[in-house]
Amino acid sequence: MDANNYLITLKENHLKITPRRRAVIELFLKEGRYLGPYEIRVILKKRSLKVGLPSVYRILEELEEAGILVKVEHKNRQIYYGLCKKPHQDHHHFICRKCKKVEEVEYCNFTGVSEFIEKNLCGKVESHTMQIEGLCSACK
Amino acid sequence: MDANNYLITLKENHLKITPRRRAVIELFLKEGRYLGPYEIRVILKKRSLKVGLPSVYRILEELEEAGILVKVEHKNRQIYYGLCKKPHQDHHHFICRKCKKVEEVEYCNFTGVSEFIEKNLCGKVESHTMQIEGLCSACK
DNA sequence: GGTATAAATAGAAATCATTTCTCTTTAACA
DNA sequence: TGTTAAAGAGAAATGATTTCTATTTATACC
Repeated sequence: MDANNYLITLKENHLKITPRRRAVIELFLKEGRYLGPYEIRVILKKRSLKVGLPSVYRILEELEEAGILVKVEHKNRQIYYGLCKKPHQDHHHFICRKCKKVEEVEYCNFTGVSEFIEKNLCGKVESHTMQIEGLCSACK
Repeated sequence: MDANNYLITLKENHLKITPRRRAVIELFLKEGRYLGPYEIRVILKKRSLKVGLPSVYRILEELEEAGILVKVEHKNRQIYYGLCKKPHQDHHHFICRKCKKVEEVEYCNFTGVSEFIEKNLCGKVESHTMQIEGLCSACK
């Protein structure tokens, strides 16, 4: 998936294609890892694109809402996002704890857990989030 | 599992059994739902046990480290904890979005995902976290 | 039971990531 | 090209969480 696909997704979500949004998407494509707001601002500034930190936060939020980015939970409890290459599918992400690479895991066998809960706890499962960590092929 | 078991766990983790730690554990046992630091402080104060907010944060952290509590991810990004009734086992927690009840899910079929990642991404899976949300038997 | 000691707690203060606000600029439509 | 609602800048506020220091207390040992 290249940048243009994401720009189409912006359109679909009634988000204007602006230099800043485009730059953020391209940054994620280029880096291939999860990034935080401050870091994003610094990198873009190096490339002569000034962005206010509040704008970065807002852009990241909008891109997440559009399914372009996914939140990454970090021990330090700060906000990080990774690029989501296959939106609208039942999948998860594998995060390398060393190089921060985010990879799609096009697999989800959640039905077992779901059935277990419905049978044993008599609850209604509505959603689940999963974060898988480890070492990517290059780092292991 | 009653309070005494948790107190033994404190000992095992070289944590002293103090009135505040005991009170926090008993509060989780009584409430059966996830709780935040501020809320905990308010409830304990009502019961004439004054606790400083920094102490609450520290106690919660220690209890999590001892495996007595588990962190609950919340949309508002604040810290919440739930009681973990079966420590040291491969299990997850089912959280009711309405009443905040936390239930043990003594089931985990993670091997499928793990194998998928090792085979397709050539990565080494080290850990995973999962949060399952929905409505409990009483709320659905 | 009394005491020494390291651990635990209180309370004030600091931190700092995130959000809010207001004004200015701009993308996208006709 | 002009219009307009959306997007962005920058300053300022917010408030959850953490840090720091002085005081208290649980516990091990006698």
